[in-house]
Parts: sequence; structure tokens; C-alpha cells
Amino acid sequence: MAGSRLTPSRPCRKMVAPIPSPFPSRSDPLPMDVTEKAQTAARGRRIRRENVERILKAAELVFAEAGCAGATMADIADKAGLPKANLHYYFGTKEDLYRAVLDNILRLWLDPLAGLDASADPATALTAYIRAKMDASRLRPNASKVFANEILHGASQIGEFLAEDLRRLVDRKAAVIEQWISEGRMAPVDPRQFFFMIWSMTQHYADFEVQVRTVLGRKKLTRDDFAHFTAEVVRMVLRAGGLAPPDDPVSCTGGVPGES
Amino acid sequence: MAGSRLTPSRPCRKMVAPIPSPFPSRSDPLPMDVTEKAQTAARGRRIRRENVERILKAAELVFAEAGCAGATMADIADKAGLPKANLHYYFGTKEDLYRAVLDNILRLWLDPLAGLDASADPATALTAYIRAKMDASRLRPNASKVFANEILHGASQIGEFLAEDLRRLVDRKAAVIEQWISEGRMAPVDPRQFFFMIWSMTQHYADFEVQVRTVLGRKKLTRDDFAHFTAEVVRMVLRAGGLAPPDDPVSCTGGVPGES
DNA sequence: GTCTATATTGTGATAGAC
DNA sequence: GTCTATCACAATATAGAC
Repeated sequence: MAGSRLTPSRPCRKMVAPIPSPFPSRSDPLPMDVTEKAQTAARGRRIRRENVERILKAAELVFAEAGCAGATMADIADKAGLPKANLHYYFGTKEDLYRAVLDNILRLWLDPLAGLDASADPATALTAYIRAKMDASRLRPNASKVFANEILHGASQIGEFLAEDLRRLVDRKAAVIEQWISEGRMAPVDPRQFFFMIWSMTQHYADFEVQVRTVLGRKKLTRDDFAHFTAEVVRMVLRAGGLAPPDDPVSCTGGVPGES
Repeated sequence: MAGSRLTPSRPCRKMVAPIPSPFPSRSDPLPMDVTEKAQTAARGRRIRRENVERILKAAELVFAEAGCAGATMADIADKAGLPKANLHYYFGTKEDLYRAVLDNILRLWLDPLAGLDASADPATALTAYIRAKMDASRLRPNASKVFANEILHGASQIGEFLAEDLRRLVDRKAAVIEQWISEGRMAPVDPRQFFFMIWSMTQHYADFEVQVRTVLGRKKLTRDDFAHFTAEVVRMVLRAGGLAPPDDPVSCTGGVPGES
């Protein structure tokens, strides 16, 4: 399940771990009745699944708040309601746990973009994409923060993901934008810069949430706040792509370009 | 010099420091000839200034690469070419050093925005602002990364800066945007979301540089790359604000809005 | 002011009883 | 599978000779 697309390279910091501890495998050497054994195994799997889930959830929170190096296993264990040793039982090392958290996040990242389809209407498709990204920022801000932190510090764990999976997907989706442009349905933008715009704007509301909140003078961002942000982002991005919605009061005001 | 706008609160992590070590003050108790003493003091100040500068530069790099918690005094000392103990001599604690680095950065942050003037032409003024921000991303990427990392993890050090200085400045500059809108010189955007757009797009090229580079298949971003990014960002932002440059081939294509 | 040597402790990881 | 007790180490910070 975990570690599929991740580079098993550099840890958060130079860490202790002189011995590469192998992942512990389950073994039941005790002789038992068959049905009884099956029941025990089933319960064991359920407990494992629940614990893994709780650990991953707590880890995402702590990694988001403190970063990879700043996070401590003790803190994660506390928030998961389990003793620290259990984290090592399930995940081996802190780095392994960090990669497992990241691996969960990468799925969130690719799925919305994969939906962009050339046969759809540009404004409709882009609006849906932006909404999906804004929903992700609202509902999974910690996932976004962990991802941002990983990129910010060099993407040592997900470098391969960026170079392979993401790059290929972006190449395909850039072709979609280019097709729209060549059909005259969009302004001629650099497709990749256009994606950077959408990513940075939408993720900003998760990653820089403190700044957004403070500048707006809010104690907490509500669902209504996010609805407003989303509407504004959609409007601005569509206009940036030459896709002004018809209900827009100002459609096209002339302006003087900057001193080139 | 340092620590003017910074909240002296939570450290990067729970740190050792049980004793609040006071900042060491200079003292010259040795009896000396007056001119000789002055010369020694002058040379001392010069050495101090140079060392402080080297330490701050190295610290900015290391804090950007590893984050606040992940950075080590030993690593900073290595990159500064000084023994570790000297860092503590000049800055006391790691947290103090981190705050000094941040304090340098805050200036960079406010200055370009402060230049926005209501009497100027909107497109010209915004173009200049975007260029200044893109130049900052190109020339001081590590400063941007340290700032992003600080916000990402809760802004425990610069919370006061955000709530006071930045918020006040944004309030003033939002009024500028609103004036332009009321004069019909810009599309009616939420001024603060408009600023978020500019900040996130421009800082993206520093903070997410690895991702930008990888998606584009570049080994390194050149000055020409940045010139292209800047031109695209300017075009998109101006269009988003309803300020289409006249040389833009697509001025205003109709589009279908998303399913509301 | 400089820098080696060291005190101290937070933290990742493991052993081993239950 | 669970969890207490413990180890080993790395990182902050300081003492004190130069």
C-alpha cells in the first residue's frame, strides 16, 4: 500500500538508525483450532487497520504543524492515543511513516487534474477543477501543508513522483489547454504557467491559512469564507485564461501595459 | 537591529535551553591608550559586522533547506566557516538566530507592496509590483522559503507582524484597488483575494522551485526562464483584474460559466 | 574575539515482559 | 499485539583556555 511512488532516499535529518530495521511481518506459530484461528486473525487485521488509520491521521496533523524534522514520534503517538513503540511496530521508522503519509497525499493531488478533458467546455472544466482544489484545501489542509513542506525542502522523498507521474500528467493536460487555445476557445497562455497559477492560488488557502486569516482579521475560516474565496478564484482564473463569464459586469476594460 | 517586529514566543521545537541566556554585551575592561583603544574597537566592530553577515547568510540558506527544526547550528557554522560556539556568541540561541533571519526578510516583504499608489495607472503599477515580487523570488529564493516555512507552520514567530504591520498595509492597499474599481479602471475583484493571487503566484516560483523545475524538465532555472514566467504572470494577473494589455491577441472571448 | 572540549537532554529506536 | 523501560546518539548550549 505505501511507498509505491516514493524515493527511499534522504531522511528528514541525519537520523540515528544505523541498522536498516526490516518491516516486521506477521507470524502465528501457535497451534489453534481453524475457525478460532481465523477469528483471531480477522480481529487482528481489523485492529491493525484501525491503528494504522489513527496513526496516519495523527501523523499528517503533526507533520503539517511541525514539518518532517520538527515532528516527534512521541507527539504523534500522543495524538494517536497509542504508545510510541506501536508506531515503530507498524511503520518501522519515522521516515517510513512520513513516506506513508505522503503516499496517501499524492493520490489527492493527481485525481482532480486527471479529470480535465479536452472535449469538455473549457470554462466548465476549469471551474470544476478549481472547485476540487479549493475543496481539498478546505477539507484536507494538513495534507496540503505536508505536501508543500516536502516540496519547499527539496522534495527529497517525492522527487521521483514529480519527475515521472506528475510531469507526464501535466504534459498530457497541457496538450488539452493547447488544444483549447488552438480552437480559439481560450486566450493563448503558457499551459504550464496556467497550471502553476491554479495550484498556487488554491493551495495558498491551505498552506498560508494563518496569513489569510490574519490579514482578513478572522479567527477561523468558515465554509462561507471558502465559498467566497472559491468564487473569486474561479472568476480571476477564468478571466486570466480569457474566459470571462457572461454575468461579469466588467467584461473587457482597456488598460495601459507596463513599461516594457 | 534584530527582533523588532517578532513575537518572542515559541521555539522551533521544545528546545533544551533551561536557562534564559542573556544576550552577551561587549565590555572592554582593559586599560589602554585612547587611540589604540579606538582602533581596536573599530576593528572589532568590523569583524563583528562581517561575521554577523556571514552567519545570517548561511543561516538563511540552511533554514530554507531544512526548516527551523531541521536546521542545525553545526551545519550553519560549517557554511559560515566559523566554529559553532561563535554562533552562540553572536546570537545566543538558535531561536534568536532564526528570528534575526526572519526580521531581515520582513523588510523585503513589505517594501514592494508599499509602492502601490492610487494615483498611478493600475496596469503599470501592478506590473511593477509583480516584477518586484518575481525578482525577489529569483534573487532571494531562500528568503521566500524561510518565510513560507514560517507561515506554513503557524507563524509562531511572526504572528504579530502579520496581525499588525502586514494587515494595516494590506488594508491601505486594498483601498487603492477599490478606488481603481470605483473609477471603472479595473474589474470588480475582492482586493485581498487579488493580492493573495499575486503573492501566491510570484512566491510559487521560489517556494515550489523544485516542482516548477521538474515539471518543466529543467535542471536549473535561468534568468530567461524567469523573464518568461514574469511575462506570463503579468499577462494573467492583468487579465484577471480586467486589465487586458492592448497587444493581447485574445481580448475577450465569451465562455460558459460552471454549473453554479 | 576565537575555539576546543564537554555538560545535558530530547528523541529515535529496541528489548523484552505481558 | 501491546507497552514499559532503556539505550544510543545527536544537537543545543556553555565553560574556559587561548
